[in-house]
Amino acid sequence: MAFDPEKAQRIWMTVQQVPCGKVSSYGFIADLAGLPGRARMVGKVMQYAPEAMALPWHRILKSNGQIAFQAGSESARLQTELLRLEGVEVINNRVRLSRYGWQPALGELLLMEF
DNA sequence: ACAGTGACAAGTC
DNA sequence: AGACTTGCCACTG
Repeated sequence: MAFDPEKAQRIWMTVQQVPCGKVSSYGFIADLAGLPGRARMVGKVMQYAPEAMALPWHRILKSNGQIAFQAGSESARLQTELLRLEGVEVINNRVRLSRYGWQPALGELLLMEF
């Protein structure tokens, strides 16, 4: 693996925190993982995520709520389906962050501190 | 070393 | 609501 395994670990762990029925963004995950401004790295690292980890990758969207994959692609179609199964409305390839965006409580943030 | 690309983001117009 | 620009950083040729 070419990437830094420690950073990847933090990113994956952070993604795991996103609860079912809620969504988050690449930039936000990067921030929580202690990598502000590195949204692109989040997407890169997600590609290498082990299948066994069962990462909720479908809960991660662009900062504007849109699905990151090319509209109409197989991945995008699967992502919208997974989201709808969790009760998240996906209209025209995007989600209303004002409604489904994940707002982690202070306690949750402190909990992942180690 | 260097330029192009990408599961991104924020600012400007 | 677009389109364009800059800032990011890892990866690839």
